[in-house]
Amino acid sequence: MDHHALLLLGLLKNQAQHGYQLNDFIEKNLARVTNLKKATAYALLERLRESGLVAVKLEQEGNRPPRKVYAITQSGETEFLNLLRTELSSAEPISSPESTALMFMSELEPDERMACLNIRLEKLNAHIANLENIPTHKSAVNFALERQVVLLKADRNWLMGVLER
Amino acid sequence: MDHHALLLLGLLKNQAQHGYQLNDFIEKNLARVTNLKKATAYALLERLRESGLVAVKLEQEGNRPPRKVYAITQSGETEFLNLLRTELSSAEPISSPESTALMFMSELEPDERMACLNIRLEKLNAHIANLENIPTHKSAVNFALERQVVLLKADRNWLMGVLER
DNA sequence: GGGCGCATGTAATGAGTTACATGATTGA
DNA sequence: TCAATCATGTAACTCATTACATGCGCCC
Repeated sequence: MDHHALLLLGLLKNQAQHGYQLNDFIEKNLARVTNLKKATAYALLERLRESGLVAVKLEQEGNRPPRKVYAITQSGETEFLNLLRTELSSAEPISSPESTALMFMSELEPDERMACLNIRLEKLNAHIANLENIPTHKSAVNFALERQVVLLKADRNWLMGVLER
Repeated sequence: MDHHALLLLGLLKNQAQHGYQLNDFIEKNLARVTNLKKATAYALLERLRESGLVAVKLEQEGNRPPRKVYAITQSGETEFLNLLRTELSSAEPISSPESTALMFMSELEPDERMACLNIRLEKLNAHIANLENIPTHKSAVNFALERQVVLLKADRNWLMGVLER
């Protein structure tokens, strides 16, 4: 949850926004860097408000659905920096889920195993190509994307090595 | 959850066991490859039983607490193979959580940013050293560990590159 | 007799997901 | 007029986590 809070606070720090706007931005620009879903974001915004990290103002244009415009508060800014520091300084062991399957690889017949791993390889390559096709982005997102590519490539190269054994 | 089920089914496929035994094995040998916790494992075993993927037999030695010995069923074996195939063939984009912070790096003062990233670097190195110190393991776990190391190193190298900018 | 190991869980809580609900406006 | 977009969410559900409960056996 922390990284989700960090994301919302970070976006709100640059500019006060309403939920739809945030979700829209995330979906269109950050889909590859986060997996925060809409319902989750709405709920989280509400929780952030309860904790006093953001403040809401209602806005209405004509007869359109009213907007809840969220702005970061003073304590929100502080919390943002704290979260940022801890997350930047942290290094969690990466991605157990995918690794679990690797432990049991040998339970499949060699040819089937190869087939699965080849599919995996294709997907990795597709992901990489996909990320590299994005025209270099606004600088902020770039680091995250860059890291993604680096990790995906390392994964792919390792996988290719495994396939040769 | 799928990878947790895969893990338990995989372990039970090799040998029928009771919950304590599974948890013990996981804690002692697989802590670095999975993050399945005890309470979760017990609950999951129960769910697997409800779905008919495993069967339970009660055992009692003397006056000691009775054991629920879980054995994989026929449909459990099938499900295991299905899960294994899908997970082996899958390639999810890696680890968004940590990447989120990277997007907002620039919100910190340069020296503080460097400090955080250096802490991160130390932790990565510690993780790597830790994994490499393990005497080469039973072959099954090895692939998972190997991949971990590869990814951690890629992450570290990338981070070192970033630190130079 | 006191603590550790064995062996099971439950309870409370919280985060996240998918699918659905609502209702107005705008553009083809 | 019909679909998409704007804008909010709720409901039902699943998974996971932490902390705690229970009670016997074994060894020092």
